[in-house]
Amino acid sequence: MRRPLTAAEPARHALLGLLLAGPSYGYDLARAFAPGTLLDTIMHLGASHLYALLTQLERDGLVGGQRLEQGSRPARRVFALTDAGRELVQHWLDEPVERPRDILLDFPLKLYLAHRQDPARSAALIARQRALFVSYLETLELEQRHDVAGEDAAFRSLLYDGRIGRTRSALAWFDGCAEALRVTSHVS
Amino acid sequence: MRRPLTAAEPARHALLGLLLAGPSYGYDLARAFAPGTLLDTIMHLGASHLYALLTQLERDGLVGGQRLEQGSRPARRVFALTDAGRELVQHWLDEPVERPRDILLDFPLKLYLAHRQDPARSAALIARQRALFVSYLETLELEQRHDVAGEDAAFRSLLYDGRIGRTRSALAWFDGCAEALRVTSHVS
DNA sequence: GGGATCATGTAACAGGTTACATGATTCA
DNA sequence: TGAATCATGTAACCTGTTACATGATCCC
Repeated sequence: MRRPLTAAEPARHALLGLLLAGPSYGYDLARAFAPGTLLDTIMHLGASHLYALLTQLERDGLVGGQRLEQGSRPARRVFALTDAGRELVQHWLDEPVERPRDILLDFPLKLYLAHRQDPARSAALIARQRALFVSYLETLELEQRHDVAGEDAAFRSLLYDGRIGRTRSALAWFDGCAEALRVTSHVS
Repeated sequence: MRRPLTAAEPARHALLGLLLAGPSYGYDLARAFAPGTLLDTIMHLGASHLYALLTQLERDGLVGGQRLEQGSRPARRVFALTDAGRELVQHWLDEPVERPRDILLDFPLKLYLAHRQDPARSAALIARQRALFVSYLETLELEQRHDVAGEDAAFRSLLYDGRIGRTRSALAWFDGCAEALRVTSHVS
């Protein structure tokens, strides 16, 4: 899997994350993205797109599909995580996001799916994410101090202010998340 | 111009914005995105991509290209804003971004290019952006209060906390921008 | 009978991005 | 001579995304 160019990459991870709860099929997975659901508020994913992504995941050996004939109803294609897929998604769930921009989409996704699987997992994710951003904050503040001269110095400093403010805001939010998810032991 | 699917849309706007300073050509515009420059810190844009975008802009009637033969050096293709292009970019510069995520890329770009053209323009942009986010903040707080029941209520509330925190952080940053750019009447 | 639900797929479009191609000039 | 600068371009690749197609069943 390459760099996340658009929302399709988070979507793939989300599908793998949902499959952690057990094998499932397209139509059922689509329910998790129905209008009004939590996943839909995080990211939209249309049914046809979802099927296309499932096909990709199978092609990449991350899920295994199996046709399940049902007498009356149309046949289902039930997908289950392969070992590779499980390993990948577990690793993804435990890894904090590097780029602050991914706090908007990837991180909430991880947090939700991690917590769904095991509250302890989400707590660990928050802790790691927090640590990463603390060190990122230090880097930013250092860079800002070392970048006072040259072209567009005032503007550069402003950009740093923005990044620093966002990082601080994220850190405060992480603390809120940690507390809220500690109290509520289950999400739903 | 459609929805910004990736970074190419901001890049197009950036090119138009640079052309506000007068006609220019690919190689020269590429200098503005050279490693270490301010634009490069906001967004990367490779030379070949830049040429492709210029071709698009010409096709769309936003810039007019004119071949300028130079005796010794290779010929330049000098681009100038058309009326449509100028109108579009002026409008873009004056319009605040709607989605908070665009504070990362689009807004700094607008701010820089607006200030480059006229400090008063950037001040007006900040004021409008601020007003928009103040009302967005109110909406968020209202929605959060009205969305206390149902599935995943705790998690939903957390997501709101994040958005609210980011919005507050952005508002504080806007104030800093306004002040910094008021004092420094020129960017460079 | 007819709308909602169940269930899946794919062909085609659209757009971003880059690897690579070209070739002259300047200057150390 | 050979590296850096000047200057442009495009064909191909890759990927995301969606419009549309199909058809059975359930239940009012």
